[in-house]
Amino acid sequence: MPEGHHLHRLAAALDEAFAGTTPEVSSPQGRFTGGAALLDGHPVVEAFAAGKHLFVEFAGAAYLHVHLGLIGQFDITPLVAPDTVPPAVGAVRVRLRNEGYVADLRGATLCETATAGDVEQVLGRLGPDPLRPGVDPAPAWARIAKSPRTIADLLMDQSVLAGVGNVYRSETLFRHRVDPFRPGREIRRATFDAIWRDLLLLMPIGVRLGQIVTMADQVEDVLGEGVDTSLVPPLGGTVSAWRRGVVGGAVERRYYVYKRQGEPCLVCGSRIRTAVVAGRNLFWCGRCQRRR
DNA sequence: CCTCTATGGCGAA
DNA sequence: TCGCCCTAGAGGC
Repeated sequence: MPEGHHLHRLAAALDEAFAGTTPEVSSPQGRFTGGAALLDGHPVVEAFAAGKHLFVEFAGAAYLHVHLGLIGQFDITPLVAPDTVPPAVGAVRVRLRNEGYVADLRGATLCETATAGDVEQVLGRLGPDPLRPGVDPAPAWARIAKSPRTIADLLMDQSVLAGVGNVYRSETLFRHRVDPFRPGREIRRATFDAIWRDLLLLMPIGVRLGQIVTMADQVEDVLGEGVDTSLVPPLGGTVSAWRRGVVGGAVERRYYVYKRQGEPCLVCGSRIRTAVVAGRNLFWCGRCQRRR
């Protein structure tokens, strides 16, 4: 679930639900009792995301710093009435609750309180995040252009580009017919620019829909429905709208190469291949993605 | 019951 | 490169 689009969407929804309120903070599971006690009773200033990191600022106390990892979830539920609070189901590490919403965090790989200095340190470790308005891709290009590591490896390195994960990696490399095993220093500037521009298009769509969409026909459909892909935060809208997806209803989940190993390439028909790169399953077409 | 998988990332070796 | 952390759901026996 969580690549950068997911965290930015989540941050927007948390901001919508909790900013300006003073939620009760608890740890039903008991593994974040101290942190919850520190944050409880302090107003939420804002929630924001950087790459795959999520921060919630509590005035006069600290930041809540969350990384969902591979399997984490932070579910926001609108309360039908203020006193109809659902019981915590499963391993809820953190629960935020105000008059209108309950948000439950489960399975996060990281959940801690952080100072402003800690937050700065995390932000400083991250490469440019395509979902941050006005961000400069130059540092990412500088790293890639001099690296002997493969482009597939580099795209997953959060200090090179923040927020790109395993689906966007395979899919953007396919969209631009780039050989995933090409060293960064052999990637042409024009190719990097095209990939970056593509992320600027695809990731906001992911934020808007709560889903990764990469296939050209689906991207066209989304754009045809007038989804604003330029404006990232502030996102506006209600939390329930976010949960539904602004365009209404999920887009059919299909990709060019992701998880399609052994199936025919939709462009050339050759079998989609897979291999573990940077610890994750990479998918690509060995015929379409050559020499770029 | 068990094993496997998942859109991450860390530290040990 | 490997093992491990986090959790839930699917599938096999």
